[in-house]
Amino acid sequence: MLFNTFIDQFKQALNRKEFIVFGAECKVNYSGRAETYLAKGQRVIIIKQDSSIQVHQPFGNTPINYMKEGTDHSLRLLPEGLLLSSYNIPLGEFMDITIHKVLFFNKVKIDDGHKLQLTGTEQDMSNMIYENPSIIEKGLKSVKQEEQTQYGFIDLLCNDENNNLVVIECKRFKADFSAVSQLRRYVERVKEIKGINNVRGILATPSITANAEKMLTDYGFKFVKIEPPKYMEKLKRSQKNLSEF
Amino acid sequence: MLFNTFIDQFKQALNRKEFIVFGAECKVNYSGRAETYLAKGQRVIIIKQDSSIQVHQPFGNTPINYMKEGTDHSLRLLPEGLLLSSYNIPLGEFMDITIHKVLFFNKVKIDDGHKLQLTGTEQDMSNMIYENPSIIEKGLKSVKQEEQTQYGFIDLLCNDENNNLVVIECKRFKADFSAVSQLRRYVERVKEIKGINNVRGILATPSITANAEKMLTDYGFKFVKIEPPKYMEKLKRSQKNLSEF
DNA sequence: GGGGAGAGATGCCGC
DNA sequence: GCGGCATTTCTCCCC
Repeated sequence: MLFNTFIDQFKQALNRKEFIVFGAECKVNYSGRAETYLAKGQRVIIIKQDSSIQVHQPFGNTPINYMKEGTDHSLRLLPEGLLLSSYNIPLGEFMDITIHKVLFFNKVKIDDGHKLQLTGTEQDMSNMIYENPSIIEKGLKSVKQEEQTQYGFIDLLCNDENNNLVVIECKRFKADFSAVSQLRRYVERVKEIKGINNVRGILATPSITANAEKMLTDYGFKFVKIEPPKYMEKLKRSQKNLSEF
Repeated sequence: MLFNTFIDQFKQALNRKEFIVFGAECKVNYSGRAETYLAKGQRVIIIKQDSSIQVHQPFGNTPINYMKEGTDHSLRLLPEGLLLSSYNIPLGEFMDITIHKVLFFNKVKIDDGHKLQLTGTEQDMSNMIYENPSIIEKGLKSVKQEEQTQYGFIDLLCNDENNNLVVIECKRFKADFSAVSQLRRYVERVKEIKGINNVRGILATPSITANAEKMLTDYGFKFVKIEPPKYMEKLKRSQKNLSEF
């Protein structure tokens, strides 16, 4: 694609705040939160309608370079190629993309205000336990969700049948050191705030690393195996079971 | 764009493992690590050469839906629209994109094996301190970098002038509770392993939240203000460049 | 492949 | 805006 054609179309799309997608052989320099250099190669670059920009390699889940909303873009022709300069003054960041060849170009104005509806999160786990605490332990009663302390937010507070206060920390995936540290911090804080000593700690998670479990039991806490609620997967599985042979 | 044209081009591009970009009015269902539903709207969808897929809204830094490398894609015409089904069997994930309208379509085979060169990381901070520990404290001597314990990896071990062992944890940005917890875990572990008690903890970071600093001093540790190497210098330089425009 | 931790993390919600 | 924290975190390194 000719540079001049590209420049015209690009500038027009930018003015109209359209979603821009193009392929380019380019090199990239970034400076801001850190500094990066990416040697010449072929990438797909997108500029969204909020002016955020991403540089994608032909593989990988994340962009190799990017800038956030509120970035200004300008394009000019230099002897060594086309220079796309992106600046974000408030964030103190800039990125220079030197374009050697344009592979394709597309622009489109799209409209989408929808948010993702998501289930199976840690919050869902917490809700599930709050509404039915006996899945954790017989005789457990819910006291409070999302208790705020100066040392952080506690997922769940309960009372056990011996009238101990129980701090529950939920993790939706395998728990590690930091989960245990978090639980410890909350238990210590609750003891301090309430001025009591009969406070237990429970880590509710589908699994835990061996080392973290050792640390957990060293602190006198307990691991309870709980899966995050996933309704669709169960539905799909039952449907599959029904349809399969 | 006509469905039939799109289907032909899409399947051909998929077979050739090309980088696919298209705009579509669609709704999205995902099930795997969690479960999501995204109502009908207009998005830009990319499928990379490693078969990973991303669904992008017209705003935002991250894809609203995505799947990783090693995903199989298939397209078929249904009464309610075009269905793009993506499966990743090893990861137990699937995504259904129901396409109501195709806005544009592009495919390209691109080649890029380059990696990002990055500076200004926590590792760079650690190296800087290791090579010149007196920037932390007078008389400090480096002992070891990246000490591995069963309770995690310690950034830096030093000896102070009173022959105390000093554990240093570096943070590139503002340190929080988890940084303090991490430091505490390492200090306790070092005391345990070495069977000594004169072990100090230092958090080397440009800044720290007020609550985290309180916790830090409660534990008897110390905050030392350190900037990641060359970061400020470069930032200032870029700001200067910016203001010159 | 799992464990552990950083990341130019990002995003969300609360104050 | 900062704080605290989850995330379909992602990515890297090392065992």
